[in-house]
Amino acid sequence: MPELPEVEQVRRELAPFLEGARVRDVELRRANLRTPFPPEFRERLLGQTVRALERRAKYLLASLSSGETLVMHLGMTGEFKVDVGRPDADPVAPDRHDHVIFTLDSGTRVTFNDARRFGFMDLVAAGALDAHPTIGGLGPEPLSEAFDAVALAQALRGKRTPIKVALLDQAVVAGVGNIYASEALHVARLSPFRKAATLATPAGAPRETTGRLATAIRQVLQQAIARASRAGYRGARFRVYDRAGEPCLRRGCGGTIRRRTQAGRSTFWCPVCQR
DNA sequence: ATTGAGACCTGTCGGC
DNA sequence: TGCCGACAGGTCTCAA
Repeated sequence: MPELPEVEQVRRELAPFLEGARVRDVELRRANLRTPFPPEFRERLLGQTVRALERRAKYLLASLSSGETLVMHLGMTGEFKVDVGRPDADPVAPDRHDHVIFTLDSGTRVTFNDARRFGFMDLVAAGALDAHPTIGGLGPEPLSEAFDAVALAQALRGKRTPIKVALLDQAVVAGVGNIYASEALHVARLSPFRKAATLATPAGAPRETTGRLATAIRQVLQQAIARASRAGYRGARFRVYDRAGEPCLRRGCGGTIRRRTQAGRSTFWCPVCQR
């Protein structure tokens, strides 16, 4: 499911069940997701209390009483199901894509389901998060103070790739995915095919367009988070994503949304108002 | 050093 | 109905 807003929504839904809860059992229904589970994964989790459930980019981070961090990624299709087990209820037969089942002291069961298995879980030692191969290389969190026109210009400086492709690079901005990259560029009125480096001066300073894009990225992510708490991903409506052939929604534009493949991913844009 | 293509998986949908 | 290809919200690895 997930780009940053959807992962944030998962975090908010899961946090009340996990935070403060102690892990009574962990059932691994297979040996790997995208990568193998770390050694002694189950044993290292047993008896631990989840101090907090946080998010970094598209990663969920459960900090544990030992100081370790349980890192979880949902890939394309990962989701969590919560079963507040009632003693008299019949146990639910696991789905064939239920891969990890956490049982908490309360009896609540949290199940990780992931059809495509592009997700993963890892257990990281205290203080080693920044050295983690995936977490360590992440760029600024787009909804934090660290992300602004200056940071964006710096990251795009000299990049030859199209701006849409650059936005998918998690070292540039952490958490933007294929949908919100297209959405943000439409809000910013910038063509997805524009060379990334044109959004910075040769020295790496921001331009007017850089500020527009940084603002647009924050805006689409924030709106999606606000909407996700009510509608959910499926009901979400996008400005351009998956709207090829339909009219541009910008007032007075009159353009028609088009679709084209960039770096193997679908890009949607309005050729009239995005320059 | 960057950048693009392919790989990893399963499910769904449209066309014939 | 069945089969087949295209496509799906992500990221890693490998070769140019």
